[in-house]
Parts: sequence; structure tokens; C-alpha cells
Amino acid sequence: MADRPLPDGALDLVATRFKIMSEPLRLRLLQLLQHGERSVGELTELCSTSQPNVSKHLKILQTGGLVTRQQKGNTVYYAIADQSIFTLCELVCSSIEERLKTQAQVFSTT
Amino acid sequence: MADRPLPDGALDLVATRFKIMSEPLRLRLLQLLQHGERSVGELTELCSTSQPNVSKHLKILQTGGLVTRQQKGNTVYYAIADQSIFTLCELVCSSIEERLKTQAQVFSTT
DNA sequence: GACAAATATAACTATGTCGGCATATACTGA
DNA sequence: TCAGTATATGCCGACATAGTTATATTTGTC
Repeated sequence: MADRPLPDGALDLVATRFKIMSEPLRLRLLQLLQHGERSVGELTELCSTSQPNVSKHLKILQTGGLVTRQQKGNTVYYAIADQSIFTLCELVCSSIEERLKTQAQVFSTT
Repeated sequence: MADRPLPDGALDLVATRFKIMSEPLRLRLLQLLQHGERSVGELTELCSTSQPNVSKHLKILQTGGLVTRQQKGNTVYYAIADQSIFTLCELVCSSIEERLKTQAQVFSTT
């Protein structure tokens, strides 16, 4: 609720965070990790895309601090690093839902 | 708090919203509109970029439903359509802040 | 050490996006 | 109607990004 404008350099940081979350596959990965860590192999199976592609996106998520990486023996497990991610998604979902409802009403002029 | 996963097609919609908010200039425009409508000319002056560029980004914001457009005579006023935008930004800011603090602690091993 | 499995990286292509410039459109007033 | 102002659009070049394929790297097993 603080009314301070975003600090000057902060705009870029915030934009970067949003950009990381602006790819459907990355959102899907986050969603798959929501209830616990998963290996790259598991994620690849669940995403119907190539393993290199999954690795690349996981790296982006990790670099952005959204996900943590832990190696156990031969396999690597990724996990959510920041639960606020899901709050963001819920907020956006609600906003979109409301907008679509409003748009829909335009057509139901009884 | 609902624990339902995002509906299937929703991922793309959410990603699209995040993508719209992933450009510094667009965030800047939203910030400038936070306390009331502004004309394209005003926004252009405050953004140190070209007027066509501002118009283009405003169109993207409008198409995404983040901003409304109202024409009064010769000038066009844009305004925030969805206040939840700022909640998103604050959440991201807090998250980044916390992460940076954590990273900073690594260096202060007294 | 040799092999197999899991993950990461590199090189490439195709597509998307930003910003600038020129220009078109819309409105106002004389 | 003509000039002037405000905004939008089209085109272009530079650059970033997603996905694929091939390959490298790491780890565990024999």
C-alpha cells in the first residue's frame, strides 16, 4: 500500500521478473513444481517438449531466482524458490476473468 | 488461495498479461497513470522517447485491457483500467528486495 | 577405465519485438 | 477549405528469444 513510486532502477528489475514469467512453458514448469520438487526428466515428460528446451527454461527460472537447483547423484531436482509467484498468477487470473466477464456482458443485452 | 491448478488455456492468457508488463517503458507509462489520466503528449514528455513509440505501447496496454482510452476533442487521454496492476508490481518488488537482501548477506560473513 | 543415464551447452533457424522515421488520420479554429 | 495540432500507423533495421538437433559434461555402475 506504500504510495512511493517504484525506485528508478527498479522498473527494469520488475520488468525482467515479468518477462521471465511471460512464457507459457515456464509457467507450466512452475505449476508442475508447485507441490514439490521434480527432476528434469519428470518435467520433460510432463511438458511434451525436448529435454534441452526444459533445461534452458529451468536455467532462466533459476537465474531469475524463481527456482532452486539441487543435484542428487545423477539427477537434478528443481523446486520453487519463491511462493509469491503463485499469488501473482492468481491475481492475474482474477483480473483476466473479470475482464472477460465484462466483455461477455456486452453480448447479453437482454 | 484456491488450490485448483490454472485452467488449461489460462496459461497462455496469464503469460500474455505478464508479457505486456515485461517492458520497462510500459511499466513507466502505467506508473505515470497511477494517479490519474494523462494525454499522449504529457506521457511522451515524461518518458523521453518518441510520440509514436508511446502511442504504440499505449495501444498494447489498451489491447491487454490494462488501460482505457478516451478521446476529448483533439487529445486522447489514457487511464488505468485495472488497479490490480500495482498490487502485482508491489509483490514483485518485495520479492526482488528479499532476494537481493539474501544475496547481500552472502558477502557479510562477519 | 569403459559404458550408460541424466542433464547441460552450442549452433542454427525462425519468429517476435523495440525503436526510429516518415507519413497518415482526426480534430480544431479561422 | 486550409493550416495547425494531436495522435496513430506502416515500414524498416537491429536485436532478442523459443525450439530443434547434435554434442558435451557429469555421475553412477560394472
